[in-house]
Amino acid sequence: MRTAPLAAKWRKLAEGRCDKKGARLTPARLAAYAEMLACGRPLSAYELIALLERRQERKIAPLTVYRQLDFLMQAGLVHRLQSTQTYLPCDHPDHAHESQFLLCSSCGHVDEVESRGLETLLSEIASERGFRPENAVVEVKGLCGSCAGGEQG
Amino acid sequence: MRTAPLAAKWRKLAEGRCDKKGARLTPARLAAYAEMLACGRPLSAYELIALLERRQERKIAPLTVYRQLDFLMQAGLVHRLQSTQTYLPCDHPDHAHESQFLLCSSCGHVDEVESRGLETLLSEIASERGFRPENAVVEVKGLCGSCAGGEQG
DNA sequence: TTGCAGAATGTTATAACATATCCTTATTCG
DNA sequence: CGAATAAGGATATGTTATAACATTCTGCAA
Repeated sequence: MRTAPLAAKWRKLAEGRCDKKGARLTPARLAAYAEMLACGRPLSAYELIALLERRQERKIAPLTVYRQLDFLMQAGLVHRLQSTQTYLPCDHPDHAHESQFLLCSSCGHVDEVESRGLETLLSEIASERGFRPENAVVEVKGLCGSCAGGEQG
Repeated sequence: MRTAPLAAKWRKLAEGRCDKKGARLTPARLAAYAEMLACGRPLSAYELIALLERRQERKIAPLTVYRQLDFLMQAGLVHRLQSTQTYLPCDHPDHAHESQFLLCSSCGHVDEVESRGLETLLSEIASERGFRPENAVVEVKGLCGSCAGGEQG
């Protein structure tokens, strides 16, 4: 299967993750992952379909790609941005984690951050209210350093 | 226009908010707001359409309701939950604010909270990275007190 | 090597969420 | 009143996601 170039680092990572869970990293799944990494920005599912179709020179149904995305998210290799309905490869995939995201509304760049402090605070806020958190969506929209650079706000 | 019952408190609030901005709180907009308050849980746009159609005994186009939702969000009377693509009336609408949400995955209840501490921490995290935040989506999924009650986790 | 079981993928259709365009109606204000 | 503008409606379409069911692939065991 025709696949976007994929650095050995990422391939190893993906294989490791899947092996550990007994999950099958098939060529199609790897192709989707490679395409997302090659792109370098968050993609909508349908953008990803278009890229894969172009590369593989055939039609791909939405459901196929949604299943691949689900698989990759389960494996911890991909995140979904709730506020933009897009998907992007995980930036710190060497360990399981919750992430928070800084989304630049100007250039579209996304910075994935991981703040234990924030997670702790969220837990505290939740438990004060008797709420038992399972997972947290934290997505901050704004201007990244480059785009804000030089301006006064 | 046939409208869901609307406590004077909420009507006053909505009128006050709109007057202050020179925005027009039309009957249709008020009807949408009243319906959301009467419902007591987050609604998808299409659920809201169905409720309004039932009450008003006529067809309402999606765009109509999306415009009303946009208006109500501008006015600070309604929030959108990004992780479920639903809308709910603001719970502390007496002042402008950012909110965070605790969404119960069992009963669907949503608790709107407002933590200055969290906002501060988010700002710090952002500025450490040269990021200038504009707004933040914080939505925690889990079990509310009632649903978690008695269980051990 | 054949047959089987289960996982993965493909096909077709449709549900759910959201916006575009263009036109009509209502409100405001001179 | 009448023009300007805001709001609402009709129709169509775009975008995101899932359902239902058939087919193919993989690993395994007789």
